[in-house]
Amino acid sequence: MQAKDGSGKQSGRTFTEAARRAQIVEAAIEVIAEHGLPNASFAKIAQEAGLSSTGMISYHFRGKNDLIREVADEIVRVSSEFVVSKLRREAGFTAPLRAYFAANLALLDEYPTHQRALTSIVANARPDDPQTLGLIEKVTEIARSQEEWLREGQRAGEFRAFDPAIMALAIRSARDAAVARAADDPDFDAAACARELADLFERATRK
Amino acid sequence: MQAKDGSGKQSGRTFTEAARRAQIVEAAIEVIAEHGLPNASFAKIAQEAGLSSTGMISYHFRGKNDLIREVADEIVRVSSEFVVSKLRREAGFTAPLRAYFAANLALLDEYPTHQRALTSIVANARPDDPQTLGLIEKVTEIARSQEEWLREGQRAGEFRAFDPAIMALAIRSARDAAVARAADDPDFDAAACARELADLFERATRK
Amino acid sequence: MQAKDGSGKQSGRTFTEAARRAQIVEAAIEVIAEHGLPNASFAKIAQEAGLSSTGMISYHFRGKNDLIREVADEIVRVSSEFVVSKLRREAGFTAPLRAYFAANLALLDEYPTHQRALTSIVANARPDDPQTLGLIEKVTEIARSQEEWLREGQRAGEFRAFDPAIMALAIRSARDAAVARAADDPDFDAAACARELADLFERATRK
Amino acid sequence: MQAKDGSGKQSGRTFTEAARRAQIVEAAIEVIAEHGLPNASFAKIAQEAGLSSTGMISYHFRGKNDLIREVADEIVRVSSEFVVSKLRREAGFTAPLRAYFAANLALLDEYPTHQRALTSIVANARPDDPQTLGLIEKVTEIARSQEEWLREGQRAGEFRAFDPAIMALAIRSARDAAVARAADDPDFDAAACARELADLFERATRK
DNA sequence: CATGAATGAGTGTTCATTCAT
DNA sequence: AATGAATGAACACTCATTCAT
Repeated sequence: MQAKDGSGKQSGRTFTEAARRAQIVEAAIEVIAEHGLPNASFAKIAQEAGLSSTGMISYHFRGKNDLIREVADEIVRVSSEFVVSKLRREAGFTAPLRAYFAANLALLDEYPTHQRALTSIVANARPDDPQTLGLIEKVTEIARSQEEWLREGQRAGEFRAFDPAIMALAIRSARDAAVARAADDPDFDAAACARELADLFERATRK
Repeated sequence: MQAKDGSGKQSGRTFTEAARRAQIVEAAIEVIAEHGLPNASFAKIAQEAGLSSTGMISYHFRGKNDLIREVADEIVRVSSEFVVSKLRREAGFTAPLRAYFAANLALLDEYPTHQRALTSIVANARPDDPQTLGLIEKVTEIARSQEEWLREGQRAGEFRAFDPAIMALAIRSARDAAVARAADDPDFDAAACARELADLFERATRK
Repeated sequence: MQAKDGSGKQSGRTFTEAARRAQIVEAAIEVIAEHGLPNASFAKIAQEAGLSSTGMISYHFRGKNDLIREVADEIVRVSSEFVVSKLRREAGFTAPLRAYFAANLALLDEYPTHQRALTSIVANARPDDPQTLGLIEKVTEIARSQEEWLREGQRAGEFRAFDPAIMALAIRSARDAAVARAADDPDFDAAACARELADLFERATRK
Repeated sequence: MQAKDGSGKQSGRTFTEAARRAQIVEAAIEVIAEHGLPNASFAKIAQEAGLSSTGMISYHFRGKNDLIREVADEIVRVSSEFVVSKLRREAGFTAPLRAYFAANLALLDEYPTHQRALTSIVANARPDDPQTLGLIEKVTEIARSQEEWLREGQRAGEFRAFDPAIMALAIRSARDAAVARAADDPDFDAAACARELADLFERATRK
């Protein structure tokens, strides 16, 4: 029984091991997006991944918790990578806000199933569950950085005086709802929605 | 055996039957709020309700779908009753918005577990599931009435020109996020949050 | 707790009690014919009988065994009554044989579901089951009388020397198979079949 | 997970898998013969097979339907193999008829419980059940070949003019009844019975 | 006489996980 | 590094039966 930390770091793993894990994670994302986390059994994931037995999954992951944590990490990683790369180009305080919504709704074109999967994972994360902690930490870290950016805008005299925590909450929840809506409804005009939300929060934040 | 329509009408039910059903629904709400819908087994619900066997639940409800539909109906019923009674007193377009957030966050004092349970139910509702339809209909109906109210404000010259659907989406998602946060964090100042959100959307909607 | 012998005799029963029992037995026959004995639950029977609870059935019958014994008795009673009344008119040894098949296949016009129900009961009767004994006795009694009639024909010089037990077995099994077939297939020509079987066994028995 | 077609082909099965399946099928035959199909629960079958849990059966078979179909296939396979091997040696039209009864009653010495199990399975097969279709097809196919053989005998001038379908029905039902009787009654002289039935149908068919 | 609420064992099936090979 | 067989608990649900009213 070798040490598998399950921390997401790839220390001490061979190449094929890493490849198998990635393959399983990818399959898990598809299955969770389609069936929801509670119905995403090892059986379905193994089938999706083209594996012959569920034992394979247990072999590569310490348990189901380990797997879905990895799944959440992966989704957060690629998503924030995508969004951050778009935001980096924007300066000031108005442009980044517009870019935030645009980038998040553009995400769906790049990774159509990732957001649905993440939504199901977050919705079913029990707060007392130790495995959830990692995910919560990541989310609150993002929240904190958003709050900090809002505070900066207030100090710079661009934003009015509001509670940054609440404003960040509203911004994030609008993003989540819009993304969920866009993922479910193919006729939904995501780009227009992004512009509307940008207008909305521009007015809500400005002096 | 007898006609159990599960539609909320109490036709053909004895008093004790109705009482047992209510007792089971109440227990189910607690369990769903604590463990999440997917982990809310008949066993846990029966234990919470002080019943000796899971068969009792099957005896009073046609199936699990029937039970959780009843649970969702009950939560929506008492919640909207509470909120609507508060909103009815408010006139104009600014006051109702403030009252909306205030009432929704005050809900948690009245029914602390209901919102968490409902959140888990809607999060795990599969769109293809026929039983889900009723719940979806109710939610979209509420959404439509919110949109209509926003449109009215625009016609009255109180609100600026925005997409009412997107604005309603943002308002609802902010409400949901705030309620979820308040339900999880006992230190969260719900009343202050309600005021902040009201300010936020007042600015976002006004001309 | 009054004494209910369940022996089929109606001693000590009130009129309404007897009527209820008859109603339940009738409903049970329908349900058994449609769903088969193993799927004929008290719930289905109560529904068919228009009763509000399964408790009613348990109240009137000591148990499921008691009920299905009564059912079997009733079917055997009306069936043999019908057949015997037809056979009584026939004299000699050839005519009764013809009449036997004709009467048994005509049974289906009178009681379309009875035979299917009885078939399912007999097929699922466990030989060790004490309740089965009564049914077995009745069947063997019929078998014995058939054998005796065949033997008489042999003594009278009308029939060749065969084993009456085997011949009776063949006659009864042909009847059962033909009846089962006729019950399942509405296009089956029962009258023609009766004639064919009469021809068959006339040749098989004659000197 | 892997392809388990349940069609009798052994594609993609390991040796041990095939062995376990066979073991379970064998146990199921015993249990069905003893308790009847409706009472042949996975629990009883697992116990008979010496397995620790009913989950094992579900692991090797897609469901109960799959298992009992395999059981029926197995019984039909070994039985018809046995009978056909005996019939192949016989020429003409009289000898095969005698051999048919002899072989079928000799079956019981080889496979004492198989016939009882099969009887219970066909007796409880619901005609609308899709899984039943395979069994029905097999039986009707056998029936058709028997009819064809009878027709051939008529064309050859060996048999009189009778309805081959009815004659085949009578032959099969006599066989079934005799086999059932022999299986239940250890004192029953099966060989003598076979000779009697052969005499009977020789007379019934000849010109 | 009759009811309906309650019981508890039993149903087939799915689940994540383990382990010898 | 990987496999597939095995495990046992959990799942929703049905059953015949009991009993107080």
